[in-house]
Amino acid sequence: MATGRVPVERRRRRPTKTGTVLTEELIVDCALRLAGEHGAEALSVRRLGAALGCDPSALYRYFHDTDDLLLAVADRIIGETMHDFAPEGDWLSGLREMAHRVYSGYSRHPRIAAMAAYRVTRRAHEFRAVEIGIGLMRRGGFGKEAAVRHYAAFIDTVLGHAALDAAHLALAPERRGGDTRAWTEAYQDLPDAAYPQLAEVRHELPLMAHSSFENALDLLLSALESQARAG
Amino acid sequence: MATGRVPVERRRRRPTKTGTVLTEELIVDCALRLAGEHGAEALSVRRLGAALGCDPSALYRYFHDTDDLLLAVADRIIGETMHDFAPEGDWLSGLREMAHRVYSGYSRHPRIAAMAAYRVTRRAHEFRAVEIGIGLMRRGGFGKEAAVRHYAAFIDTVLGHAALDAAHLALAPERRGGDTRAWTEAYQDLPDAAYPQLAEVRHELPLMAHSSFENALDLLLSALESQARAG
DNA sequence: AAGTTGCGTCAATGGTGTTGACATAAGGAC
DNA sequence: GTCCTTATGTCAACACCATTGACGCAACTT
Repeated sequence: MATGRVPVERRRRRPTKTGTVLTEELIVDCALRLAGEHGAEALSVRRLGAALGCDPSALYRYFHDTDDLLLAVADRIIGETMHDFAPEGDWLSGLREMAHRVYSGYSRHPRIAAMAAYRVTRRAHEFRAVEIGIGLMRRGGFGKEAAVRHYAAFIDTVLGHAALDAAHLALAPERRGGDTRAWTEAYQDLPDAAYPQLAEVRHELPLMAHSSFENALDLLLSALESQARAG
Repeated sequence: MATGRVPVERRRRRPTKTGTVLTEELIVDCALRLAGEHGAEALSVRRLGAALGCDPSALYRYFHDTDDLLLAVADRIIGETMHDFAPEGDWLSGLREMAHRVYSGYSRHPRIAAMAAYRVTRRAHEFRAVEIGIGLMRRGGFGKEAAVRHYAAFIDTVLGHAALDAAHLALAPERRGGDTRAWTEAYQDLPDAAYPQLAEVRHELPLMAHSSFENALDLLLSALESQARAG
């Protein structure tokens, strides 16, 4: 990791050769756009530099390394998804909406999500999200420890599904296609004798190609409801 | 993707310069070992070639590209984890053991798991695993469609958690440390007024640094049990 | 107007996957 | 046992990648 290249406060605003003035925010914006527009390979320091109209190495004046940049971009996504989220109704609906927001936010930026869903950004937007999530669990009547444990189980399940589906979406087209078609091709051709269970559900197997997020979320929330009633 | 470089049946067994005779199996073995022993950056075609004592490009005679190799390695891991698994007791215990097997198998190979948990290997070991998993759901009394849907929710939740935790484990040490310490450092220093919920559970927040897999699994299985009774 | 120094630029290092041409030895045919 | 074919290992090259240290300009401070 580079040391001392990233000042906290920036005083001199020197434009690049092409005239743009770099900003931490501008870079994050551009990275987000770039990762979205072009394919899975789009996000590299060199391309980012080209898109910003600056030398690639200029980015190291703003972020220690690509990991640092990634966390900043990830936090931006969290901010987007949680923007204006202030759950008012019952806690379960709040959790459901939070789950949907996180999931769809990550689905909108699959490439970043696949790389960052398991990270702790340690930044402002993530702080707010955890604050809200734990607040919802507390509203469900859970004690301090149970609230934290259940929030962890909840958010990790949501993030896990988001990461899985995002990684699938971020796959190069021919690979994504190959994985998806497995359920209508390879799995359909297995010998019945060796795979009796698969033979029986043959016509339902294509369901495996779709996201199971909604089903898993329903199961998880119903379990939390039971726990809340029992506790 | 290279075309026609990977014959199905191999007749001529020509040794490399260092004397070893390459095999699809040998390569997968070596990749698995390499990814485990050394750091997160260990698995590259060049290192693999060096470890096998052959030219890196020789691998392209056995696998179309690194993605093809990755899927082969992933399927090997599935095979390892499901080896000798033949659930006999009640379906819920069977699912629980399957979840533990998958999770710990992936935890043993975090680098590969992080890259492949969301893939469909379309290979023998995966076929068997799905066969067993859907069989367990059927044993729980679910109809064809419900069995497939619930199996998808189940396995994706398990894989999601496995992927999350594996990716965390596979992180470079200083990054993993940074993410982990967030809960005992950054999250402990937030101002109480702005984050009242976090302030209240301050002493329980370090729980967030641990895996939530067991808790999430308990919740999921209890929900499936309720569904089975209701349906 | 002069002096510091922040920050954009350049060039270089050592990594990556992948490919096409090449050479050689393995195995089949006789 | 010898010849032929060709599978397969090797080599060199291409086009990328992140990162760093030296350099020098220009934007602020004084």
